[in-house]
Amino acid sequence: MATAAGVSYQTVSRVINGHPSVKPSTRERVLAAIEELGFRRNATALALASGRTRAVTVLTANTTHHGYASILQGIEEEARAASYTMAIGVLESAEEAAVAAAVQRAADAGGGLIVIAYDPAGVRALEAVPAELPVVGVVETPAGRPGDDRPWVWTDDREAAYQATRHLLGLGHETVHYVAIPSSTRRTSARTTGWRQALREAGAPEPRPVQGSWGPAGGYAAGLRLAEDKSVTAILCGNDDLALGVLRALHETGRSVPGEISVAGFDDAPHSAYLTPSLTTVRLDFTGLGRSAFALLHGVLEESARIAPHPVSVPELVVRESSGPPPARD
Amino acid sequence: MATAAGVSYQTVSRVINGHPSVKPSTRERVLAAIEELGFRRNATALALASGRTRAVTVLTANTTHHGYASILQGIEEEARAASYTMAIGVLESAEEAAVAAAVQRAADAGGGLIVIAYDPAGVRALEAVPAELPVVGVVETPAGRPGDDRPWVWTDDREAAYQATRHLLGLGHETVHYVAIPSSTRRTSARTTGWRQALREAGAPEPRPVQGSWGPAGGYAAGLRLAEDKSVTAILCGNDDLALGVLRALHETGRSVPGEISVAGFDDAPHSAYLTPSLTTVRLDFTGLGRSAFALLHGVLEESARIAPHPVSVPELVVRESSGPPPARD
DNA sequence: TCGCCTTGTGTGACCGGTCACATTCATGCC
DNA sequence: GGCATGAATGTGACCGGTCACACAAGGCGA
Repeated sequence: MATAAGVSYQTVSRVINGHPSVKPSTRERVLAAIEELGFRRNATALALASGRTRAVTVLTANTTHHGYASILQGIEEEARAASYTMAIGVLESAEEAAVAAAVQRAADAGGGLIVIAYDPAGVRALEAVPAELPVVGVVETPAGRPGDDRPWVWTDDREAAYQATRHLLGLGHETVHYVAIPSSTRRTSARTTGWRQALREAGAPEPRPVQGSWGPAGGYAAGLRLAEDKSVTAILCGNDDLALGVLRALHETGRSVPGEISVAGFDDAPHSAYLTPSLTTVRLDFTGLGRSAFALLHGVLEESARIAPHPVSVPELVVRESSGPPPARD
Repeated sequence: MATAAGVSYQTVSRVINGHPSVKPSTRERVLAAIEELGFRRNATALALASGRTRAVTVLTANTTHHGYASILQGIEEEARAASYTMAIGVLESAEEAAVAAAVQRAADAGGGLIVIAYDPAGVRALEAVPAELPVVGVVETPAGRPGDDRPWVWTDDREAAYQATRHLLGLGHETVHYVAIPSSTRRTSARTTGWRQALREAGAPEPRPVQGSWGPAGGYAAGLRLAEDKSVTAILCGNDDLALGVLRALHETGRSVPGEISVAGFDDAPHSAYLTPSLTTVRLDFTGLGRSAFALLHGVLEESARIAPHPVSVPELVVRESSGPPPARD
């Protein structure tokens, strides 16, 4: 213990915490001892005594899909900058008991919570978090659960889908079909809403959305179905992985993209620019979203941390090869 | 406190820890009180008093690339099953001081450490971990640092590269060019070794490996270079993202795959099966690798946890559309 | 010269648990 | 009946810090 090396015992604590009333000479001596002994204060003891943990646990159903992974990355960056520890708890199922158990574990870890509520498991988890725990939700749409005044962050999915749909309509397509990602709730997702809104404004027919999954396999299945319908000339996909599957299905069924059918994705995943054809998509700033989520939580946890305003970043349409004008009419 | 509700104070601890000598009636009473008050023992206090943390920190330079992300997923699965908490510390740079700081933070968190040493930052971090800390390394090759007897896990990259190269040679290609991922050290990577070994055994010429990066952009640049060389008929890439970039470059330069040039990747990323052409690659079980890493650490941390043998999973060649026989000779 | 305020430092309680030991009580044996 | 024995429970110290307060020394005005 630095006590022996230096002089006292509590004084060490004062030096470390930068307490003003320590004689400069004493401070010097203590600092020297700390340096020499390579002393580091025990984080566990600190947490127990002070109550502050400087830790954040992220609850999420997925860690690998582009959006999720980028959010995690953003949270980690910001957490590291604030000397916070980031733990991850994966929600393996949306089943009530499993979610409750995961939330319990996260609560036990102390510190703050960030829940990614893009799917039923995440939504349930967010609901299951006890009211007294500091938590920030990353949600699909701000039109969230009524009466819940917890802080949250989101991307403007509606606007993004709206832009992508208008882009396709602007190219001359009669209408745009939509392959949806699973919705976080039973309600219509923001992406679906934006797509529908654009169609309505243009007076275009509103086909039924095709239900997809999160990965390319779902897109592939949806693509095969849509390929059967010869009237389809434009497809918007709920994310780039779905779009990848759709592209593959169209290729296998001999439909050319964008010659016969245009395809647009969602999220601008890293590989989308390198596909053949490269994918038209809407870029969303998930990393920034993660950063905002942490900043918000940080503000809740420490009043010293000014609650940074979290500007909802504007989605950016990225036009590439996979979208073009529809084939000339017969 | 359950003390008041029940009877004693230490007895609660006994009940929770399943100590044998507690009268059944007392146990009942305490359990009832725990249930009623929703009592959960404080993880921080537990860690402080007992010294055991039930936490693992993973140090990694990346969280989003397929291999890294899958390893993290595997660790998390296993950690959750063992009621461990998983924290992630990202190594932002390979710079000495930055790495040291990251290791310090991880050490402060208590518990065990897993370091993904696939890159210079990771390798440095593994070296910087103090000897007394329980740590497992996920390394590129077992021919690691001499004199270091720490547990580690790895995939048989050499064998995987060997298989892929033999596959291409077996199709009739004169030789196989290689686009490398950055090596974790200055030494030749295991993948490069396996590739070279296959070439040698076949008596094929050994072209210089083309240096790539981790992402598709590097593959694209490498692909443009290789496309200039009309003698190139087969390209092995250090990972599937590089292969994606190569495919794109070949497409843009008008070379057909696999008609003129065959391409093979590495890792079998989720999207590789859906590319056009779908990608021949070598599947590696990164998730299993992550699970093994945790199991190994668990064994180090608690003698009760039997150190599961970690079979180095056999890489599996997945042949798809991107590889085929070379074009007929002139 | 006394009292008071300020500055610097030490002391004891506490955070919420675990651990080693002491204590109480019932039981079985000689 | 006395005593060793084991089961069931309580007590005090401790993990490594923080916090509130007590206390000693020095400077200054009255």
